[in-house]
Amino acid sequence: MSGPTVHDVARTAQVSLATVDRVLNNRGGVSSKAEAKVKAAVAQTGYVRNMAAANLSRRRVYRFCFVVPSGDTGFVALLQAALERERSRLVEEQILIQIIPTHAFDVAGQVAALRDLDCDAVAIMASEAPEIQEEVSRLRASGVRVVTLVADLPQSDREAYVGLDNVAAGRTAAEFMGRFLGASGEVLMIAGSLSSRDHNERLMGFRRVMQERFQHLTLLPAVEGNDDAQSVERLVAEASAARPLVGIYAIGAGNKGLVRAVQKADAKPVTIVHELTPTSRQGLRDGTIDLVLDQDTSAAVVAAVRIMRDLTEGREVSAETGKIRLNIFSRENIQ
Amino acid sequence: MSGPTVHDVARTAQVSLATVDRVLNNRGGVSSKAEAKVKAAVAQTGYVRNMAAANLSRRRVYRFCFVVPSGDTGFVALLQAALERERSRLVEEQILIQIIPTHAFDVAGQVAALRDLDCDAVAIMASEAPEIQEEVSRLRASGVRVVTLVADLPQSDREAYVGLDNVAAGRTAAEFMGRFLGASGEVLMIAGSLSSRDHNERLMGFRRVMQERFQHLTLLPAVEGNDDAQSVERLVAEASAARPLVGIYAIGAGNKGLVRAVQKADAKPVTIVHELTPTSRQGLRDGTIDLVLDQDTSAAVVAAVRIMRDLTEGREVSAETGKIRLNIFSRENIQ
DNA sequence: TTGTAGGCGTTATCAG
DNA sequence: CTGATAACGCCTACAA
Repeated sequence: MSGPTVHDVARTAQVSLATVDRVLNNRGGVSSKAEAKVKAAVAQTGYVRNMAAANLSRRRVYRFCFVVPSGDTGFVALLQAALERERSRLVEEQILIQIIPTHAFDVAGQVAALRDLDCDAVAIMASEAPEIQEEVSRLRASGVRVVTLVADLPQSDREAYVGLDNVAAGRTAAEFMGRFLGASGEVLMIAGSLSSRDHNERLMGFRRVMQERFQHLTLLPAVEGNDDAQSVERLVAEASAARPLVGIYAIGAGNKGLVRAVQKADAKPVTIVHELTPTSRQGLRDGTIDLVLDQDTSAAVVAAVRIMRDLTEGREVSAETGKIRLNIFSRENIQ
Repeated sequence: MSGPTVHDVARTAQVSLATVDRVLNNRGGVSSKAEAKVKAAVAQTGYVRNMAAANLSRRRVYRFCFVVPSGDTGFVALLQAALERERSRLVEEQILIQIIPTHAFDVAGQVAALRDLDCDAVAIMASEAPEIQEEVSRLRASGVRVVTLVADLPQSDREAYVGLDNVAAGRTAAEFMGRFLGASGEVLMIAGSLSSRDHNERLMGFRRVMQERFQHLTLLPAVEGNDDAQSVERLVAEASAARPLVGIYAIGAGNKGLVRAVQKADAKPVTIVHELTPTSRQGLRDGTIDLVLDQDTSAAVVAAVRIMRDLTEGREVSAETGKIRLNIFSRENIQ
């Protein structure tokens, strides 16, 4: 009914359970003759390991940490919520996740959080600073598997990245901006931080497509909103006071301020933002925001857990698994 | 280390393992006094069932069927591929999936496929015919959990639907069509079958938004391409011969024909199609197709399996779980 | 290098 | 109604 077991393999290979186990988990200390017999038996019977039983017997409990910025609004709040949602389901599969909140741009705090970590694997969303990269190396050296989440650290020793292709996200934003805007005019780009890698990649993608395909639009120099609603509002107000804006691409957080500013502007610019939060969702509904590019936080959490499990199991992890789809929301498909 | 077990619960409740089990799985035959004691002990210890051990002990193997149209091109091919991809991983979790291919519009064949099914749950993608709905009822009556996949059968006894909100998909297509097209003109809608529910819902959503928001565009009567490349090519050729088309919304399969016809047309219409296949991907690249609305087949398979498992476990299933995101692909974000 | 025996947490069987 | 006790498939001492 439920397939061949180690017993079946042992019997057809004419060896003991222990020998089968040693071969299966290549622990060595097995004569090549016995090994061959076992392998043949595995092939012959079509044996596949029952992970549930294996984990049960070795009392395996996966301990995964998520080191992510805290905050009760915007994207990070969605991420926290997704983590909490998955938690109960994961407990049943013997996966314990611990969430370690940090502050968004506080490198020292993030390093500290990574310092005393006690787990099998960790998913981290942190700044791209040398101190952090060192910490990643240290973790790896001490046997912890590391994946980056949302913001990659490609220079580091991390083993996988779970998140968007941010260049593609920026390119996509540009494409829709260009196609929505027939006439010429000036477009404002607001990043959260110009030194953050993901924001930079989005900017780069956006700029490139604008140059390649939509030269009737003029890009203003990118400004830095610090993921803060007040700053964003001020920046938009200043920019639109100086000249009429036909488009705004907002890359980071602070969309509350953006919405306020756009509502006050004389002519409504085409507005594209990132992350489907209550604010951006409302913006879509009332027409302030035209498009929301979203990375599904639930999908990100699920993918991260899956990869961390595969890594701790010693399985191959394809880069494909970590790719989070870019969700595009408009007024007509808000979920 | 790995939390309290039934033993702990039994000890603190001062009853035997068997009694704890009876309460936990509410099998009845337990005095209310004992039941109360057990429940108190569960609460006190914070016990959570170890699913791995439970499944091991009862030698649980989940047997799920997928009854889906076969075909080696287009969407159904992607679906098959996704199923095959998931299979090996699922085997490790004691989930055996069997794929039962049918023919797209062959109701009798679909009924036959549903007839002799031997599994715990089934995901079906089939026509919306009374015979099929009856078969669903019969399956449910015989204890098989049923979910619909991609094409819903809302009138039936199915317990969940995994797939797109097709009305929203149509609305989204209309929104982008409208925004991409500044000038007025005529728009052609091609469905696979006008009697298929999902296609109809997409049409409905598309029509409605066009009326509500983009009255400068004129909708031609919807035509039926039978998910066949040749028919689609002919239909598009005929329509654009009669008048200049500014837009095409293709709802079903047969995109190869669509691409050929559009490439021959004098003026390139804004073209929006469904499902990211090799053909539509190529169409995006070479500019023949402007937008592809895609439902992620991998996500659909994963969601379907998750729901089938929850159903057979007797867990609550929220309608949320089955909602597949609408992925929007453009030239700049093909993956 | 190989094998045996016991246990992981849960469920099922069979007496009391 | 209740409680021992033996599986389930795998892993891990420990012994040979």
